[in-house]
Amino acid sequence: MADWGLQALITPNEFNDHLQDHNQDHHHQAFGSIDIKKEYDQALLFCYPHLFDHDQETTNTTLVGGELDQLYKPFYPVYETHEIEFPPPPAVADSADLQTIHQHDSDQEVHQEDQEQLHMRSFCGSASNTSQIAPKLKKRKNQQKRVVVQVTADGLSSDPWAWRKYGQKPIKGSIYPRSYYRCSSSKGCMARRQVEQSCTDPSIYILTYTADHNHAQPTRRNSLAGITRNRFKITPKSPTISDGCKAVTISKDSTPSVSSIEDEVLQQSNIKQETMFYNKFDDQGHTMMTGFNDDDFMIFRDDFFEDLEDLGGFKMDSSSYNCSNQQFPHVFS
DNA sequence: CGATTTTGACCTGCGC
DNA sequence: GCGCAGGTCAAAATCG
Repeated sequence: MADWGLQALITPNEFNDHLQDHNQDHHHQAFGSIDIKKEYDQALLFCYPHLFDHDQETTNTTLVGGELDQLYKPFYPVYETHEIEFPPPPAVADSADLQTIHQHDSDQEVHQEDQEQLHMRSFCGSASNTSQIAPKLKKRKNQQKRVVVQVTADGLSSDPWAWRKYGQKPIKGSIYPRSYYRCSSSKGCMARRQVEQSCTDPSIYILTYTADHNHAQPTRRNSLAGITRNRFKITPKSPTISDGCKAVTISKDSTPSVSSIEDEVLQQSNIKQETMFYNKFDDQGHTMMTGFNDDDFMIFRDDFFEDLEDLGGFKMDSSSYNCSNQQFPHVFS
């Protein structure tokens, strides 16, 4: 059975020692509140609707109130960009560093040089995170709605849609090209997917979904031609953990039970995990937040948990750091 | 044969 | 207006 580990990657320079201790003892649990975030669920639903199909009743995983949503904003790994309105900046002091993630209009204040630096330091070629930032009056044709997900190599094939590649382009600032896919599950479907490899961690793939499918999710891909080709030949790469970061293993041995045909498709796709992550940098350009994907890691800042403690009803004892699949049945069930 | 991938050309948005 | 870069097209090659 393939390994499943939903990974929300949030990175810190520091980490609680008791987290590390706890990590050694709880390999089957996951931090809970990360993937209750609204956008996170939306992105999951958008990209991996099969995860939500079979257990609607148990998707209510909210542990605390809406204030958590605000608290988690700087950690939101997934975002959407809309034609007119953009979400407000995250309520963090150094939110400017997150502009490569959130793509809102305040990006206009980022100079081109800064954007290049952010670009190179974060996804290093994820032009969708930079070159399409700062939409002023005009926007690119496909800048209507975007959902960006970062996955491991295995996660590339984990969505049930059939994608047909229609282009590939080298991207400035990245050693890896960007591939363009359109949905081939249905004629006339405008759904698009871009796949690019992070040069900071080649095991990470940045998926950008644009437009919606105009048809129901296929129970199985309508063609195996091409799927069995070398769509993504990846050499597994061990994750590297930068100094100052500690990791917590989550749900390494989670064994999801996706129903019937989907299960078959997913297993054939060798699904292991879906990963959301992003990078963040301090004033000196040091990595403040980063993500890992080949193993099950979640990384948090100390103040992240302090903030959680400040919220009523979220006592940060060791058992609170993790949540079990009972809290995220739509992912781990 | 029908579907996909590959790849160069072309189109378009945007900054200067 | 020009040039750059991202995005798309389409013909040829490839695969099952």
